[in-house]
Amino acid sequence: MIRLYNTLTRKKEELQTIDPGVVKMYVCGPTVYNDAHVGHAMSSLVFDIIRRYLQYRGYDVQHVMNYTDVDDKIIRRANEMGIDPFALSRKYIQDFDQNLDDLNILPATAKPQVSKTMPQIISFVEGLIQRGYAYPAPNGDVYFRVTKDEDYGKLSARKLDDMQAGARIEVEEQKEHPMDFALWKAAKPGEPFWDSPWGQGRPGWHIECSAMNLHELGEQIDIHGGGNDLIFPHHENEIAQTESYTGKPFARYWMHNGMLQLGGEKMSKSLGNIVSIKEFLEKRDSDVMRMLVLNGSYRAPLIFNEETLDAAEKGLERIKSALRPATATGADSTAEAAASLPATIQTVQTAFTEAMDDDFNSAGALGAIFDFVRAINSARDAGATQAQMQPAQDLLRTLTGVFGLRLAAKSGTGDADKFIDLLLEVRAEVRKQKLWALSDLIRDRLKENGVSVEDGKQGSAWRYL
RNA sequence: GGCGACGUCGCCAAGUGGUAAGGCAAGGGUCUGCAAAACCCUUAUUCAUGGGUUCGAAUCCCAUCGUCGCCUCCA
Repeated sequence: MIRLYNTLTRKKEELQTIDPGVVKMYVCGPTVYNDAHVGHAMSSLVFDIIRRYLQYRGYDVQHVMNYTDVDDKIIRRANEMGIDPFALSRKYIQDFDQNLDDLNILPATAKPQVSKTMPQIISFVEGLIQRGYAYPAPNGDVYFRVTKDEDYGKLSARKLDDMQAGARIEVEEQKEHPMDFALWKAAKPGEPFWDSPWGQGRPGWHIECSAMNLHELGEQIDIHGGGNDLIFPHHENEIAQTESYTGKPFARYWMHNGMLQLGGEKMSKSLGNIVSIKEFLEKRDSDVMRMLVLNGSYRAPLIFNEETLDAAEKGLERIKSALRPATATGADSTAEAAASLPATIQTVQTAFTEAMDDDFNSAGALGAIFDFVRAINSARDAGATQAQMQPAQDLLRTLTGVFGLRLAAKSGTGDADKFIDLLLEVRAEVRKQKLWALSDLIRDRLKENGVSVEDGKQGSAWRYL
């Protein structure tokens, strides 16, 4: 039984899907006008891990992620650069897809774009007007009528009166109520536009997700996800639109990831303190970012700095150490060496699942993984054979695979491998003659060149650092 | 000002009523020609602070202090 935290009810609830065995999951994607940053990576990783786990537990996951390719910021940036807004968004959609692939994130099963969903959006707005939940303003805008929606504010747990008290809203006279929000915006000169019953214009920010959800997944979905900065107004407005349109409850479970913290502050475009995914991956392996996310709780802020990244990287090395082959041969093995492994396999399997079943507690599950790593390494040290270790290593591969970790051995750039082998061969002779200074020189110089040499009883092994 | 989340070892962090997982760092040891890796041992009588409820609280309640997020574009 999987339990998950629902922002809507502020409680953990048992996952019961609309259709048995199928999870309909919609996760808000980016507005494509700039390089995606590690905060986007966190969110995408969180929902990738959730998706992979749901699949591991036997669910067929329909995963929709949208691209917002019609937006004020895209238009502004394109104008600054003197290029077509659609060319700009096309470029950043490609970039984002590449980022996700680099991060080993499974591609969504559907990736709708606003510009390709226009008929559905327009008919959605028409439906809301017909039902009295929206009204066209004289200037060609169409607004959602928040006062008509009785439970408006339920997701973000705020009341209309409280929101007005904030008084940070510029009241437009076109609106009936200050909190009414735009479903459709009349086009200004020089902007891209689509024809509609209310004149030329383009959709507001929130309506696209309602329309895409309806189009891709239907009136009701299981999980709706995104960053917790989207709770208000975006998701609040999405609920208002969709439930007003269909008259049915929209998403069963609302899941929100915490914000990535950079230097104690949320990283965001407006603050300008951004590390792009591309920049990150030039310095670190994609597994490091994933490990950082796994070590925390998806709902809590994630502390992103050199220290936490170093720790994540070291942890990964530790997991990889358990995947190294046995050192013993059949002759010197004993049954006792691996005697505890079968029981450990059961324990780990159970602990992993119990943790992940509890609101995707990856940090708890990771604890089980590390216990497993120690057990495997101990068995190897005790003289277990490869045949004895194999089932454990297979399970470790499976579980880390559910996490989406690649755990790839680092490889060299060219075909230096055979020359490194040769060096080690020579070094073995040198060591036989106990020429330690020369032997150590070779080891040190290889290390300077990113190759670690480890001497063992059965000879020396090497690997890239 | 309103709403919400959170404060657990030097750092990251799990644990939400039954007596503190795990990772990183640090110290000691085994192994090694020396290292490295791996393994073993050690490191929070204590969970921001002060009250309260309870046989029992890091876990529930109240207050205080502090941090962060949302209320405007944001994953």
